[in-house]
Amino acid sequence: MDICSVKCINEEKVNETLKTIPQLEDISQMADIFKALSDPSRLKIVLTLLNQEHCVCDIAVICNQTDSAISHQLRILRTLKIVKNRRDGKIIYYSIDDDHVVSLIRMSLDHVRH
Amino acid sequence: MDICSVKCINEEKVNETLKTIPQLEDISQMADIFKALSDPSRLKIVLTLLNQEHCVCDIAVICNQTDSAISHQLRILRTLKIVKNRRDGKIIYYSIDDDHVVSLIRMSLDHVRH
DNA sequence: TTAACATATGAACAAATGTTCAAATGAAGA
DNA sequence: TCTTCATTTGAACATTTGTTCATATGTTAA
Repeated sequence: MDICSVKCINEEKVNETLKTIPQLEDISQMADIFKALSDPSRLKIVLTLLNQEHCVCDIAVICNQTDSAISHQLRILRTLKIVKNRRDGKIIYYSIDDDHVVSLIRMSLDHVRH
Repeated sequence: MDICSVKCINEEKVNETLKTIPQLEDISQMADIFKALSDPSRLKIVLTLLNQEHCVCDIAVICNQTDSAISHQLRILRTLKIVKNRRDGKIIYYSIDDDHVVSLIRMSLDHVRH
């Protein structure tokens, strides 16, 4: 009935590995985190916040982009709980919301720098 | 001369943080790694290889995709040195080429699973 | 050398994504 | 309340990206 059974599979190994694959939902969430960090301009924003909080317009200066562009990216990062904010008068300060993310970034920096 | 000087910048903090931002080239490479892992189907391939090597057609079965699609994705992963391969007769076995990547993935799994 | 098979490649299409500009929101101080 | 200003939002556009199908490559065994 199924053509697949004719294929060149090492069935043992396939079944072994199939047991170890996380659920689709988990894979999807992992991919989302990576996707958030996969855009250079967004990654630079996260790097900007790695050491201390900043307001939107400061981030814009540091990243050399418009306030609007920064705001759009921050919204994506906020949705993914990578970044959080607090208001102080007129100004909104953003900071990193997640230690795992900090680790991910430091590790990838290590990797890039060998 | 420069309009920027009128903006609401905390100049101290901006300068502090500017010193800590990695070079553009490093940021770009980090983003590339994250981008490689940001596609669910590609991430699933990497997860498939996390514990042992597999040939293309086995990966296709595990990931429920065509051989061609898998091959395309493996090429991207190979270009980024995330994955390597060895030939054994007609069959080409793929495996993970980078310990940092394994750590990145395990850490993001931890994150997703709280 | 030829047939069969595993894998790779190219080109074309559809879908997702980042960017931009203009306009809206909402808090603060006059 | 009105004005100012930091930030956010929406919509349109250009670009990037993944997928697919058909075809090419290159190895093995006959």
